[in-house]
Amino acid sequence: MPELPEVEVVRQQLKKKVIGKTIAKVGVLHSKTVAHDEKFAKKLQGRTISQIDRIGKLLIISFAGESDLFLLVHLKMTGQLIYEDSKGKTSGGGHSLTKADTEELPGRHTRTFFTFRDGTKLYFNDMRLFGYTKLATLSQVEKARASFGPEPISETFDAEWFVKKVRERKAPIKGVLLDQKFVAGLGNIYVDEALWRARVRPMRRAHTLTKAKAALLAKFAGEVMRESIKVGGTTFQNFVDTGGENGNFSDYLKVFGRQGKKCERCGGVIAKTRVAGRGTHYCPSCQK
DNA sequence: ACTCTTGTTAAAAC
DNA sequence: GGTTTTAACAAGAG
Repeated sequence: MPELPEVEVVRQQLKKKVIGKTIAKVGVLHSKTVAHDEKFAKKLQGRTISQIDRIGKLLIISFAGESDLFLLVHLKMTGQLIYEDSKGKTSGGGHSLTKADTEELPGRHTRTFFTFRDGTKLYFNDMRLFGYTKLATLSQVEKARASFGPEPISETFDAEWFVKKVRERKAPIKGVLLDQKFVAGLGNIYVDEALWRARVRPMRRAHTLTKAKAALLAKFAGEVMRESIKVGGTTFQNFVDTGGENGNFSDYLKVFGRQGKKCERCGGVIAKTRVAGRGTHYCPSCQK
């Protein structure tokens, strides 16, 4: 489940590997992944990657000398971007990939791929077909950007604004934090982890939070994601980085996937329930 | 055979 | 018009 930290890890790695490279060939193995754009490959051929941005969980790729054509990449649930050098090797050996994908790329779940003039390649794998690699105009990109709220990891994130706004909402705090147009980047894992750090129950209605609790949430939402980026993100099911490697933040999860185990902070038993339509993990003893 | 997994969006209710 | 809830999407794991 790639959330902001995982997408940021991929972005940082891709910046080092493909900026300045020119696309020689594009493979489209599944039409849905490119929004059924029949000219997808043709439009990208000969383009040189100049920039890779991210807003929330969305990657925005720009091309040199082209102001009205962008490539949007969303990993959704099971998307992976795998880089392969000119000898056909992924840096991590691909041992984290599914068997079919490990043996050779393109694999069973490869949906699109890009071959650069220097012989290196970038593969987009996506088992469940929710993700996409699709083209967009400048106005479409601007519209997409405008649909996201501020990111808690940002140095300019306004905690006072957050405290004020979050206390105007009546839904369970978990649902509010998952709302990308309110704040961008949190998904199911980091919401549960941020709530644990702030000692707030996921089902608690947002407007019942004290200002102090809301301020703690603003702080921890950013903190937990920044820490994860430093160690390569979280691999829970499908996420791998561009070298096929797992993320290491899985070792630092305090509640997500730990139902039935002891809370490291208070010794209570971690519970799992459903909040805002999602599997939700929390400690009933120390989260109030 | 059935349930569970989740990021996003559309639709409907309020 | 904004907020909230629910279902749908898809395919694999158990």
